[in-house]
Amino acid sequence: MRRLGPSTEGFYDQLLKSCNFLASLRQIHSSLTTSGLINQALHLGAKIIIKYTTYGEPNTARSLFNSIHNDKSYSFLWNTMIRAYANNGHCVETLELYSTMRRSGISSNSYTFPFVLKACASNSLILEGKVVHGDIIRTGFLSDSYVQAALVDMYAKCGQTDDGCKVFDEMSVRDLVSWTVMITAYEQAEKPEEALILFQKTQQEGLLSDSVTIVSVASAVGQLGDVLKAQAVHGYAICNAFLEDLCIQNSIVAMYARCGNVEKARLVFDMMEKRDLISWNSMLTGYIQNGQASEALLLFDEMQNSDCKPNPVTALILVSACTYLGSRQLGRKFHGYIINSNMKIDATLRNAVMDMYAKCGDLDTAENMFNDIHPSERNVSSWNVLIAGYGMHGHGRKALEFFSQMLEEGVKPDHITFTSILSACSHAGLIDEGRKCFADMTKLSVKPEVKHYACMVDMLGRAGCLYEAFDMIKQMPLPPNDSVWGALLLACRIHGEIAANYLFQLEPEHTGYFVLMSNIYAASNKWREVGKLREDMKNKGLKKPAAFSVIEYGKDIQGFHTADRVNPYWKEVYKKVESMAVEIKMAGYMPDLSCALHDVEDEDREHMLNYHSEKLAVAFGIMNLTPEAVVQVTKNLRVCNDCHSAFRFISYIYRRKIIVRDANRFHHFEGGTCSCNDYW
DNA sequence: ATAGGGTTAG
Repeated sequence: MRRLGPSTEGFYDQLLKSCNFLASLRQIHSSLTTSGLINQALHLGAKIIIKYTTYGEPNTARSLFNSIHNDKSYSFLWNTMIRAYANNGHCVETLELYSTMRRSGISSNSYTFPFVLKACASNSLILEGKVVHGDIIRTGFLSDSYVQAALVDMYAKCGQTDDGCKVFDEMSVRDLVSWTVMITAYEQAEKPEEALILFQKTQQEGLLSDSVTIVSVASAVGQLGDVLKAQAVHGYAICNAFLEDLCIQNSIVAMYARCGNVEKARLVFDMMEKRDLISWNSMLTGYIQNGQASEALLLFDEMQNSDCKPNPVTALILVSACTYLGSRQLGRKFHGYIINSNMKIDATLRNAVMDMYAKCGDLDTAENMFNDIHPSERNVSSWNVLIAGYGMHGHGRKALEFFSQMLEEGVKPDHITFTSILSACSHAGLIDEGRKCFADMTKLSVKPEVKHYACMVDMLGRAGCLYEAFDMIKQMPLPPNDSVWGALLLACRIHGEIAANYLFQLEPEHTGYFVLMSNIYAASNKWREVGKLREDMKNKGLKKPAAFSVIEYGKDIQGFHTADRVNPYWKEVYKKVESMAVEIKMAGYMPDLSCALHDVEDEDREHMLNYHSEKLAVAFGIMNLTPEAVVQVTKNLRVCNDCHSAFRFISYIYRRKIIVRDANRFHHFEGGTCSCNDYW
């Protein structure tokens, strides 16, 4: 075999560097093999292994590896193969190769561990990760900063932030990457304050951040929702000339949007010279998070004309928006779009479309879609969608049927399944069945969480089993939180005041409970208490989240907020609500003044009731839809008692089917009654 | 001797 000079190696090096296709890679590979160079210059072989793997040919890479790693004590090639696997998501193979490496007596080094840990991190393999941690200690590589950072990252990605923090604290020297790993860890663990404190420390230590750090920090600020901090991050990026970086621009767009400042997000978005999928998807999400669905739709049109084509994530964002808005018509349009575009529809997207149909009131289509999925392809979420969908409509029996069918088919229910089935039982008043499901949880090895107790309390409370509900709270093995007390408060107004005291200790900032509590006081005419609560709210700077209701009309959507004077049809709609109020009063409707939280005379308070967003939307529907059409409205908050009662009368007098989806469930009004039987 | 860690939309 002829020994080739270094100039030949350099030539191949160049060749590999500029090689962009699988075909040319194969050519280089075969030419190196025939010349025998591949056995002499292993770094060339290593580069080919990496390239094959990134081109989706891990098996070719592996056979090349198998044919050239003849020197048993040589860890370089092993590390290369492990790196190739780990960086391309072949987590099982990474760990398999690592264990072969150990069994063959090849010693690992500081280049081995970061990749093995990465494989553990990306699949949340905490047990394997801990074994590797042990190996690291035994082989004496714990002092290496790359290994340390990878360890912190592994623990964090496996959800064990505390263990990661322990490793971090014990590090003697921390470089920028270790700090960033820890900042990201806190951000991912939804502890944005901690993340920002760490970032402050990097600044105090005089460390210069790079773009990765900024992206993490921006994302932490987004979680925090603090516009001022967002501006500071934006400013920092400008001052340090980071704003050229596409990732940073994207993260700033998302950050502003999550802080509620979509206008600023759009400004940054518009100023970008290049946009990738993440840019468009971030902006779309931003509009939807801020309730600006129509802007999102305009942007989607623009996106289709851009050089960046929508991907499944885009579709997921749009479909979820329709779910949120309750717009079946738009949802159907996007579903059609998804089918016609050639995008890959994975289980997540398909389930999201099913969920859209179920939550927009078209259970038949949801169920048909479900039936079209091959039984082996149905995952827990597919079942959860149907169970939750039927539950929201008050069809508890049907939800239970799906639940038992799911068990028969051997699909293991998860915590969401039980939340859905328990709330289905609650809405349908199926207490015995609900108790049984709750008991089954432990048998099916799903540990009851606080939210499941909240469902139980809600169910028992509604059904009038107040003491059992209260006992349930007292006997919980977990500390009851605001939602548990809130469930008791919502369901049984009689025990409201007891629950309220606990509630305000636990969740002093939660606006919803203030509102609920003032309703309870108002219902028993305790106006002094109502006033005091409202004073409290004002002092704490709390505002009730703005109510809005949405109805489809023609090819468009009409949205109304409380006492709306922005909607173009408001004047006609006001007239209609007022005349309807007169008519249903003659039929026996009594305005429920406790639903109006205003310090005004009764007559005005009654007047105010007319302008609740859901009443405006329903009136709009009755005015504009054909008489036989169902008036379907989606409200972002819980439907109020007064509107609920009014809709019963309206459905009777005007002979209309009215469907209202509120934050909790569907209400089908027909002939003077509601499918929720007046408890919801 | 060759080689390496952290980030953004859902």
